[in-house]
Amino acid sequence: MELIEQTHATEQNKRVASKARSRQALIDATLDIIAEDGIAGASVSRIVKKSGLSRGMIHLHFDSKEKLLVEAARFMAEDYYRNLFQLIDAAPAMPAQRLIAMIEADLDEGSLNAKAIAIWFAFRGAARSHNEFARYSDTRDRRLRDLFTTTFAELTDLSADTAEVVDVANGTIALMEGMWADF
Amino acid sequence: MELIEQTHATEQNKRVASKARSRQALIDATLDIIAEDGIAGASVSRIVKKSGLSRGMIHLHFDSKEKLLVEAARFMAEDYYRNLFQLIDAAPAMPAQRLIAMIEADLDEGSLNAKAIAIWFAFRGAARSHNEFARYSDTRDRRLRDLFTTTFAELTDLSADTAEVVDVANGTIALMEGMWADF
DNA sequence: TATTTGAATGGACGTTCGTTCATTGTCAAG
DNA sequence: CTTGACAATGAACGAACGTCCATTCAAATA
Repeated sequence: MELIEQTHATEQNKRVASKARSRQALIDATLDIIAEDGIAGASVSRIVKKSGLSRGMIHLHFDSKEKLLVEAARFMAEDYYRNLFQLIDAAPAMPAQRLIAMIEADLDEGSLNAKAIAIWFAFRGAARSHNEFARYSDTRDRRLRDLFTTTFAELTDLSADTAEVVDVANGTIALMEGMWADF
Repeated sequence: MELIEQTHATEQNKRVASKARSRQALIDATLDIIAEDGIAGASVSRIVKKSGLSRGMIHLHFDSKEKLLVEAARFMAEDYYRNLFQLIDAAPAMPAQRLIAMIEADLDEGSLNAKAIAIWFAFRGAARSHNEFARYSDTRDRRLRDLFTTTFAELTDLSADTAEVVDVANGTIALMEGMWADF
């Protein structure tokens, strides 16, 4: 009985896995196109051509092209955090070294590469009109800001809402943002 | 004779002035739309509607919509410099004060306001695909970098290609870029 | 005043867009 | 082997896009 159920589950998962695979193929194709030609280049025709899937798939998986773009932005943000926090977690607990690890993580090859930046900037540029994109662009800033503020507070034995702590955190983030932009 | 020629010239200028006015109206309308809805929102229909002109005007003045966008980007960049260098030129010649004036100028209300930033980011996001835009976005960085490097060199009595001078200039610019992005 | 010039108009064109949906293909279940 | 469920297809659609150009109209010239 248990074996049968497990078999059924496994076989059912073939369908699920297949669906998930084609869903991810659309997201990957979308991000590839955005990286090389911006959001304007990410038309339905081009996405389905690049993904090797058929025209109807975007609406089967995402309802609309716009929602696909939002999911692509979300995936991008999650991917960034996965890499960032993996590196930070591996860092020592001591504030000073931790701070260095955080900065290095943000500027790490896994996050800061030409493709990722092209995509980030494409979404940022479009964020003014589509608030959904802004959520995932801004998220990076907000969570990073909290992390820096906390670490600076630890480092200086001051409260996290001290003006000096907030200023230093903001300054450091601004410096990192600028390095991203300049890259 | 001279009077007649002058009269002719004045009357000819009515045409020229009119043409220049409608040309600028298209650029203004384009920038307004980009500021509120991004480059994707800047369709021919919307631009001509906002400018109060007719459909054919974009091609009369700019040949194509794309060239209008390039001209709009150029106008934006020139406007930024006009404000920036006006403030810098008014600053004292001494390197230290001059440096402060430069930073203040870049963060001045005339340059750093919500509309200007929305437009800059919109163009930057699209720059990956359209190299023409990149020229005017990058120009800001390059000229500013030269200015900072020179001033830091003066300040420290070092050569402008000293590693320390270049690093400090880059760091300062990165900080300012980040403040723009965070705004 | 009559003629010429060119700025300005706006309807029409072909293309591409995002979306829809009747149909097909493919497995698990009975 | 048949059936039911559902992933996947791709032709067709109306809307919106950028472009084009025959036409209008006002200003400059003779």
